[in-house]
Amino acid sequence: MDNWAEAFQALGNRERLRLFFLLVQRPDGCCVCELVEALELPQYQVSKHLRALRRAGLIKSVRMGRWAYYTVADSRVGREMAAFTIRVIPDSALTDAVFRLRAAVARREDGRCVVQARRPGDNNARN
Amino acid sequence: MDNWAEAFQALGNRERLRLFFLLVQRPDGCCVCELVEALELPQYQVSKHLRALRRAGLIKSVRMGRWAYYTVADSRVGREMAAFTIRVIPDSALTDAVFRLRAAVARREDGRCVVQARRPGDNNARN
DNA sequence: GTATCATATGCTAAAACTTGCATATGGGGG
DNA sequence: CCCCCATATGCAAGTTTTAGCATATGATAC
Repeated sequence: MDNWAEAFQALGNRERLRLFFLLVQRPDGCCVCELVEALELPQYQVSKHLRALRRAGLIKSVRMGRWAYYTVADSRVGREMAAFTIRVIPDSALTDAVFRLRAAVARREDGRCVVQARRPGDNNARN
Repeated sequence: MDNWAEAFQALGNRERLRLFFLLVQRPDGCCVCELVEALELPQYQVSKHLRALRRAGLIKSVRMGRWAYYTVADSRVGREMAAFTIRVIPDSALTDAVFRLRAAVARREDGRCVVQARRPGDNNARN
C-alpha cells in the first residue's frame, strides 16, 4: 500500500511523469543527456527527478562508462505503472519530447550516446 | 498529461489513497462520518483529503440532507484510477478499514447514515 | 598526471503540503 | 427561533518539495 502511495507521489509531478513516460517508450533505456535534450530541462533537475523515480522503485540505472542508462524497473510497481501510463497518457501529450529523444538516440554511435556538444549558454547541462 | 500528474499527486498520500480505495469498494458511495469511522482519522482531515481528491477529479460528492455522500467520479481519471487501484492494491492492505466501513454502513437506517454518537474525547469528529 | 565529459549532490530560498485546532456553514428537529 | 448534528474551512506551525546554482564525483582521453 505504502509502496504504491510512494509511486503515485513520484509520478505526481509533471516533469517526473514526462520522464517516466519517455523511459517507458524506450525499453532498452537511455542516458541522462538524451533525456535532458528531450525534455529541455537542466541536467541537475533530470538527475534529481530520476533519483526520485528510482527511490520509488519505478526505474533503475546502469553505469556504462561515463554514461548512466536508465530503464523502467522490472518490479511490480515499475511494470504496472508503465502499463498504466501507456494506457492512459496519449502520445500526443509528448510528441515533441519523444521526437527529440528519438533524434538524440538516432545520433548514437556503436550504441553509445554521443549527444554532448551542448554549447555554453544552455541551461547547465554542459560546460 | 497534467490532469494525470494531478491525479497521481492526489493519490500520492497514504491517507488519501486509503480513502480512495474505500470509495472504490463502495460504488454507491458513503458519507464522511462513515469514512471517519473506517479510517480512524479526525473528521477535518477526512474532509480535507476528500476535497483534494475531488479537485483532482477523482471523486464527486452529493449532499443528502445533512450528509455528504462521496463516490468515485464518473470521469476518465476517476474510472481508470479506480480500476488501477483495485488491480494493484491487495484487499489485505485495508482489511480493518474495510471491515469498519462495512460495519458502519450496515448500521444505516432506511439507507441513511446514523453513525453519529461519537462521544466526547474522540479526535474531533464529534462534539 | 591533467583536462574534459557525463552525472550526481550539497546548499539555500521559495513554494507547497500536512496537521491540528478552532470555528463556520448548512440542514434538521424540537 | 434555538440547538444540534454533519461537514467544511480559515489560520498557524511544522514538514516536505522544488528550483537554482555551484560544485563534487566517476570515468575516459590525452
